[in-house]
Amino acid sequence: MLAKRAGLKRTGKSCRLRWLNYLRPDIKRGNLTPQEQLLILELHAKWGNRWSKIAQQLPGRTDNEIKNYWRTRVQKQARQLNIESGSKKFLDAVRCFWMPRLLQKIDQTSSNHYSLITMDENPAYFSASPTVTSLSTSSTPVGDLTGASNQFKGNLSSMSIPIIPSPDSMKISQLPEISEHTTSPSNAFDNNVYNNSIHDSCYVDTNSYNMEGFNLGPMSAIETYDISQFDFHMANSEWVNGQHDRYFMEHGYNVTV
DNA sequence: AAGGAGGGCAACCGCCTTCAA
DNA sequence: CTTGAAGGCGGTTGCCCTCCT
Repeated sequence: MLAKRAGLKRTGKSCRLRWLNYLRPDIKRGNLTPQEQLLILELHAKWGNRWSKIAQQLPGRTDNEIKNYWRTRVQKQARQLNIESGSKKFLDAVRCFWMPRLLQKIDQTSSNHYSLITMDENPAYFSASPTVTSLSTSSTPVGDLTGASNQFKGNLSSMSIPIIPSPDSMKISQLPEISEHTTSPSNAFDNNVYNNSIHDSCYVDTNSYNMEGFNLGPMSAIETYDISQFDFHMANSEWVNGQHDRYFMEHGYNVTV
């Protein structure tokens, strides 16, 4: 009726879509925030391509927008790495690199200081493990990963999630460098090291956020891989701290301010 | 400055479901 | 119960803009 009466050269269905995806007053403009991106990654792991369902969890975002984000950003990165999206490698890349990266970005855009104590329940991509394994970016082993450390009582950057290759302990320096292959897709994920370690599983140590002597800088394990090619299109953050709290609380993190 | 390439995103397509007549 | 219109949703297309040469 609207299409007819307005004299639009559109079908009713087209009008409806135009309204839903663009004209609606509650539509949120601008790039997806790191928090939203993280949530999308997590929910996609849980629900797959259920864009409308995912969109329900992101107020002001449309299923179309989320779908476009996934196809143009996430899948693009997968292609550049010669990883089939949806494959186990792809999921590993998401949880081992992209999600921690996003967490770091969240930290950087957050004005509050947090200390992540434990994860009682892990986000969908993370598999919980009590395993504590050495991980190093240099020839210096990480060593003792237990005990409290003020190092992890700073801001969220200390929330670096120790991505731990398993089952065998190994130094991150043994892992293949991707940075040399930023222009041509890397097959680094296909080599034996990857297949034998990260590919199998990436553990998130649930007990290692307050570790004495854990001398890795935040995200250092991640930075060993040059993932600068992963463009997450960081937006001007509309992050408010209440949401920040809520997100981590809802996902099983204990957050103290 | 021009034009080609690639990316982002709104719009469209097609299939399935729902609902009212 | 049937049928057709409308809604819902995932996949795809094409336009427009930016960047690079």
